[in-house]
Amino acid sequence: MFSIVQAMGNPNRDQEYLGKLQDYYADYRSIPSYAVIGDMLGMASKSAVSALIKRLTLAGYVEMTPDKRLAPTKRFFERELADFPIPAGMPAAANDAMSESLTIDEYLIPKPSNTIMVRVKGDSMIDAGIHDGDIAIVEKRHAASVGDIVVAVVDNEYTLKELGRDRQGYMLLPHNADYAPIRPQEGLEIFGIMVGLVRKYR
Amino acid sequence: MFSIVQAMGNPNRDQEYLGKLQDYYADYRSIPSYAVIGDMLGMASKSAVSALIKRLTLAGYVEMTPDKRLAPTKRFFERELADFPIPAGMPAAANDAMSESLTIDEYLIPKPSNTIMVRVKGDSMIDAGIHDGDIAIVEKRHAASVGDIVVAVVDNEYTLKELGRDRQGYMLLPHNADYAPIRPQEGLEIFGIMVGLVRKYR
DNA sequence: TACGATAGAGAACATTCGTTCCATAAGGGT
DNA sequence: ACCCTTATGGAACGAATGTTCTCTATCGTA
Repeated sequence: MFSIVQAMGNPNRDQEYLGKLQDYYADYRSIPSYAVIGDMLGMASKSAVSALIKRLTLAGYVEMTPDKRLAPTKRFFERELADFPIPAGMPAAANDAMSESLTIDEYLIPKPSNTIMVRVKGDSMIDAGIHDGDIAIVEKRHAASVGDIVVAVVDNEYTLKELGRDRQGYMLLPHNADYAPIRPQEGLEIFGIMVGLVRKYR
Repeated sequence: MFSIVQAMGNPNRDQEYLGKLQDYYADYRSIPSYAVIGDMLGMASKSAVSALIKRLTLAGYVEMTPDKRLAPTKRFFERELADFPIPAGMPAAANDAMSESLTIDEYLIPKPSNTIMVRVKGDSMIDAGIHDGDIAIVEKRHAASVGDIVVAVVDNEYTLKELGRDRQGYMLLPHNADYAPIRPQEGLEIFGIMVGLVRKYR
């Protein structure tokens, strides 16, 4: 077998180097020259950097563009997803058994072309863990099932609610005791269904 | 006055050039050399490219990294963000939500090498809108402030709680009436602080 | 402890980089 | 039609790039 980890000579060291490269790229959206990389990583020679880049290329973290410029690959942006409890050793150990790699975008947005993000306003869904200021990932479509959290058009306004139904027909259910269910007068237009949530702290 | 548009000599032309650069960057996550850019845009001389880059820099679409490497700015990605087909009435909210970021990863993870994702177990934080199965974005560090939601080590186990404090010292506050605050016996080890949350429906 | 593999230092090298200067073509505005 | 600004072509140049080679230090393993 030939795993990613094995492709990198000294996993720990290279993982650390990769981390610094990722941080730099996060700041500047560009990969610096070998000289600068060496400087950044504490290497005194470009040949060491050259070797490192070869290893990272083999491992699939970076690649050459058709113009022979160094560029990050998809894997460059992936993160480890660990389950509780976190193993004692920690620093993002590449343990395939209990962790998988993915980017958040990939995880939440399977169909980019008809997915939009909407900032949530108000507390009407707070009991569903959807807070004011959160970002809802919404997949646009006109059909929804009972129980889905949907973005619907009511009275020319967009609202985020759970789609409910009883003998009298469809309705929109807030998740907050202070709000009452909404029974649309003249039909209910579904704009899309909520497929994900993103919240940022601080 | 001095507007962005005025900063670009021939707006239409430069806009077209910018578009091609954006397309290239979308493909390879890297900006090619002046020679290649010229080739790509149908320019025969690098001096023309040099001038173009000066204009784009002035207009705020690209910039030089501290290492004098060309890199896209936030504004460089404007098009893709503005492209969201936002229906009338669906306020700029969608834009404003992440206006400064191209991807959710970028939005939530400023320090990739320091950040891990952990799947939340249990509902001890459910009143803070953190549910079982959600993914917590955790920035690793040992210092935290009261009020932060932290991943702490208690009895050799990792927990996610709010960091609290009273006269008797620090403690960990669940957000669920069924759970009691935790007062660590022998010191409190902070593993990291929660900086983001990601949830996927269905 | 000795061995083998490998990361890294250091220097030399051809290539490519982006800048700069000047000349020319193309528009836009009066 | 004129001028004046500006985009582009073309060539020359010094600086910086990444590769390659040899040599040394380090670390894991037998």
